[in-house]
Amino acid sequence: MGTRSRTDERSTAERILDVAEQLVQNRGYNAVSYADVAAELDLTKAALHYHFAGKAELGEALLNRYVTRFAQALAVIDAKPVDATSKLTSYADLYLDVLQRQRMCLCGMLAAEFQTLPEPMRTIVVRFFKDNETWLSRVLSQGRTEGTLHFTGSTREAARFLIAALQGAMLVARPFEDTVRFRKAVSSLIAGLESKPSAHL
Amino acid sequence: MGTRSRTDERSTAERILDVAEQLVQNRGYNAVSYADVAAELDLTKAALHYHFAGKAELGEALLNRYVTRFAQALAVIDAKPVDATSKLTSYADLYLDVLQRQRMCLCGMLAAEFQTLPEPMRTIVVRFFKDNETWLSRVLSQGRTEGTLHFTGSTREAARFLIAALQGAMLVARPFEDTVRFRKAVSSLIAGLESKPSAHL
DNA sequence: GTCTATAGGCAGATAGAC
DNA sequence: GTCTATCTGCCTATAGAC
Repeated sequence: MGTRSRTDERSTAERILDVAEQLVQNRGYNAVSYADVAAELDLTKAALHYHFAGKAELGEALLNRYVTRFAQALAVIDAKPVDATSKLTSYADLYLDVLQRQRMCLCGMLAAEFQTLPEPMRTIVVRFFKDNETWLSRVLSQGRTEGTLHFTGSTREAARFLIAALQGAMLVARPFEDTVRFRKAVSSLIAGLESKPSAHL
Repeated sequence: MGTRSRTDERSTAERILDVAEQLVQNRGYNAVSYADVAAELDLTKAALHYHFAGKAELGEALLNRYVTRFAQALAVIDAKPVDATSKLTSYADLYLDVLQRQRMCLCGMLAAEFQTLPEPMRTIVVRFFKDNETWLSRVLSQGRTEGTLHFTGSTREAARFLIAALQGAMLVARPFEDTVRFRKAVSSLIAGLESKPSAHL
């Protein structure tokens, strides 16, 4: 545990973020201490304070990196000229990857703990959701134009619904240690967007 | 703060549970201390230990009461001879009530913190979701029989999807302090069950 | 049933040597 | 950059008086 391999050339700051990220996504921000992170890296708490002044700064750095990476992943999806449905599937796969590594979405986790977060962290969590909303809105709009996706209401409303459903599916899947639950929820979600809604009367 | 009113005849144990419940649903289990609860009731930490041996026992008592109350609320819904759609609406209203009191569903919150919970609490959280699944499955089954609800896949799968979507909608609504988001998510959910799915080709 | 007092531990954080 | 040592404060928990 924590023994640095010869080929591990990431900076200490990066390795601290890696460990902290894993721990926070798994246990929550309030259940992770400097001691936990330091132990996993065979460092002392003081060494952590050298790289990140305090827990709030560590949390902020953690969030910024996560949000940036997520945005990059979305850019990769955008780069492929595919239909809206396969973009949505790729999007859901991002969440599935997180879940399969025994983690909750960092921002989903922090949304639960939101009331206890320092203001700078709150701002970033909110921005994450807004950015996801915006990206999904564009994909949904594309789908409507293509005629591949069908939904009532605004694209933004549908985007919000997608985010909520995915976050909730992750949240509930974890206590059951059941990624199948999550996959089925994704299938239901996408199926619901592919079929034309028709009034029942 | 904490001054007991003349007409407040709940037992101290109940009042402790009330305060602890509010705090945990708002901040999370790991962010609530005996001191927080005691302060709000003008009691000492030692007095709390008299009623609940430790934090794990308090958490367990909290959960048991919550699960029992939720089951009672579902029984009330079942008592009315109404169609499945209005049962679902009443079900969603239970969550809306929680959200409007600045809270997350207790078990949704604890699902996020699941990895840090003592085993007895974990068991109850899982049971909560299973019980909800079972109850919703029956309502969905009723709706299918009535011809008022339409969905593909098993009732259990649809029930799981509903729970995930509602929990996720609460989770995300809170950072935005926006109950409208939640209401719209509920509308989308129920609308999706009322319309007949039809292939788009 | 509630209190004071206190134990023992871990939290986040800092000073200063190397 | 990392260490040892230490600080202060809060945590859960207990003993024993009232």
